[in-house]
Amino acid sequence: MASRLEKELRRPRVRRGSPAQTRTRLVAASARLFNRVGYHGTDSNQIAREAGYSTGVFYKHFTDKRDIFLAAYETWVASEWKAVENELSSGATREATARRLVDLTLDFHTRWKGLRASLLELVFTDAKVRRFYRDQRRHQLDLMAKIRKNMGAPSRRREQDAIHLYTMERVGDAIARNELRDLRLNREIVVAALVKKVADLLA
Amino acid sequence: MASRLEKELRRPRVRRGSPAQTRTRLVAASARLFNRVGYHGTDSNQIAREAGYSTGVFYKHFTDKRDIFLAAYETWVASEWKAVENELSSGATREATARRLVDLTLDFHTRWKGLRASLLELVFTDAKVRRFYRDQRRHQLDLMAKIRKNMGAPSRRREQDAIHLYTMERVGDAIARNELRDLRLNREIVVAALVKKVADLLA
Amino acid sequence: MASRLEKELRRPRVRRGSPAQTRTRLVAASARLFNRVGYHGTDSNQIAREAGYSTGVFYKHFTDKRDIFLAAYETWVASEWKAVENELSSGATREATARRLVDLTLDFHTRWKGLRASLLELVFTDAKVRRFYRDQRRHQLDLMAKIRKNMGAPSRRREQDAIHLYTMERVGDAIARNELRDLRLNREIVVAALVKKVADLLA
Amino acid sequence: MASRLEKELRRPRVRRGSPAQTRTRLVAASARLFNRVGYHGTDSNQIAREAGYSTGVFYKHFTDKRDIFLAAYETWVASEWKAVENELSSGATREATARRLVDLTLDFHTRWKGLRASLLELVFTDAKVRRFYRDQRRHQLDLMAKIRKNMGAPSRRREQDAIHLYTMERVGDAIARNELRDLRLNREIVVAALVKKVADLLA
DNA sequence: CATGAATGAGCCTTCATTCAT
DNA sequence: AATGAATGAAGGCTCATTCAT
Repeated sequence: MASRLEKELRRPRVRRGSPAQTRTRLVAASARLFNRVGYHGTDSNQIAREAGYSTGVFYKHFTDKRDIFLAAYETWVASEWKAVENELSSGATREATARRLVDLTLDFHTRWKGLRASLLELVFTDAKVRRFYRDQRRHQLDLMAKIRKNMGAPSRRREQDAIHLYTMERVGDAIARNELRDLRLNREIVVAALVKKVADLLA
Repeated sequence: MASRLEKELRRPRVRRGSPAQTRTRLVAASARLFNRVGYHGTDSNQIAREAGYSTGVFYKHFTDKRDIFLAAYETWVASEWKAVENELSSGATREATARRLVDLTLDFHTRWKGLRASLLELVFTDAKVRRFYRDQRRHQLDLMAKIRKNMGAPSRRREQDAIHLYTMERVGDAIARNELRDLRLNREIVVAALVKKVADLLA
Repeated sequence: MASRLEKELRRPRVRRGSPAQTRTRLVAASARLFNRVGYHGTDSNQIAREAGYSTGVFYKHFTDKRDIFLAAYETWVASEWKAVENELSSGATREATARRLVDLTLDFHTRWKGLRASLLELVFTDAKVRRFYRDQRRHQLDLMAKIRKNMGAPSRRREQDAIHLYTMERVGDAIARNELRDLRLNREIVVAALVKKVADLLA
Repeated sequence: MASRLEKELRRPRVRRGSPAQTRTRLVAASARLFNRVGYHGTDSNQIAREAGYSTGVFYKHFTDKRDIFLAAYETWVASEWKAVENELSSGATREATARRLVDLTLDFHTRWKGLRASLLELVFTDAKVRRFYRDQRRHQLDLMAKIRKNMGAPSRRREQDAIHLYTMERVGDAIARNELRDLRLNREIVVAALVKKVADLLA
């Protein structure tokens, strides 16, 4: 029957550094927590503690929970973009690139499935998150057009690209959440189909 | 110690009825609220109030919010199944049926976009919701196989069907949430693509 | 995850009879419940149900929970008095009578230990219960004086009698609650001491 | 959205201090309230308020009401032990010591009669409180044996000691609750009888 | 800057009590 | 007289947020 206080005192603190470091640590901690227990399952005191700071620090860097969520989302997305760009500039064959892009997508969806689940609800609930999310998608579509151009592939309707992205996204989530396994579907077959879709796009 | 005036202003106790009616009203009210403000945006007191009852009734019929959410989800899904089955037994042409099925899907996704947004997060957060959701999907896959059989179409891999469903679902959400409009994409083109996909499935 | 409603519907109802019977059944049911889970652990709906009636009946017979508690207490005490009087008019020897009186006391304390526990708190909390309790004690002291007179024993100070009663009561509770066993004390020795005290009183 | 005025009227946040101080204040406040209105007559919000804090603090220090009750009981009992030990080591005559011990007991029972009333019910209702209570009694019995040994008095059966303690306790409660006065009994006579009992014990 | 004790609005839940049928 | 659905005040508890140190 340990009191709240006792529980809180247990975890030791580590810290110190520039404000930027503090902020970075907070964002990383929040991403971890959101991803593990969801947006509504995380509280701001926890975030600070998980980052190795005390309660108050949180509000020195963020106005509220939504704010840090957005920051975490931004960080996550930026790292995904970077990985995708690295891959595209690697000069591999179309097949290999398609395979790598699918792998990257699945990897991200798996790693951040909790954050994604929260995101999907927040996009509905919160206008600011919605705007952010939409801008994100726009960049994605722009990038796809650019990629195709760079690879000398014929241009396509943006609508087709959108459907493609939605499919990738939803199937990526399904795989990340083990939905396929639960439905006794063969993951390899699904992944192969995705790779084929991507390769066709680059053709 | 409410004054006489206060007592008279109180909603009169008219709403008498069977427990089943009450339960139904509560479920309907919760569906409306979840859909409007999301799962985390409502509470059991509001739900009772929205249904025209006082606080206490809620717990006479449900153990908690999750419980009524599942009931609302179940009701929603059941009505969707029914609509789909009605459509399929209508004996229309393949093209017309495909069109109607897409319309139905979009209609449901639009009508219940809030409930769906909450669902997506709860599927991550809550094991019971997850189970329910998965069973749902299984039924969908079974139904698809059956439909194709009835229509004399060649059987396909279940994996292909799953990808199809995921695409329909995600694009349906996108349309329901006005994502296409925000991205300045042409809705008609996207819908036409979906109809074609469904028609191909029935071929 | 059975809802409240389901739980309540489970238990079938039995009833009908004169108002007096209804009242008696309610009192008996409340005594059972108070004794089992304490005053604060019992709710009025439960009492009616335990008696085989519906919720509303309760307030047709009693103004509130305190009211029925007093009725239950009264009934219990009346039956105890009756048993004591029966014993005293049996014409047994002093030793045998003492033994029987102690047995009676222990029996009552054991049978009603839950009701007694609640009583002790209510005597503090509730003025009406307190008054009832005090009157009770007065009767006890009067009876003791009368008994001694009937048995030709010398009269004693009422203060001595009071101390005696308090001792009997507290030790009776201790035995009823298994405190002696928990303290690894020998119950027989304690009971013998009580018998001796009573016998001395009758001498 | 509290107005400026409301904010200014709010109790200023002065009460800063160590968690230990806060805890101590909460325990003291709860003891006061339990004693005044009984365990079931208070709630955690009131306790915090009485201690000069807001709602939330309570749960930072205690898991629930039972938890703080136990803490209050513990504190009370500890102070009683200390007083008794002080008295015993004072080297007064047997008569004087007996008198002082009875005074102490009556004083404690009077000061804490509300807490005691709640305790008696909780001992029935709550297993943890029961355990605590029993351990308490064991210590009492051990102490009595030790005292007698120290004073060179002949050893007695633990059962006799238990009966003695029960008598002291119950009569102490009766005096604290003014039961004697209500029964028109002479308090002095009763107290004298208790003193005699204690003195006999030390002989 | 960081700390962490304190705040209090607000949701969750129960239960004594009422009243239309 | 009995029924039982409905009521709503009152606690229980959490957590985003503030602020004195």
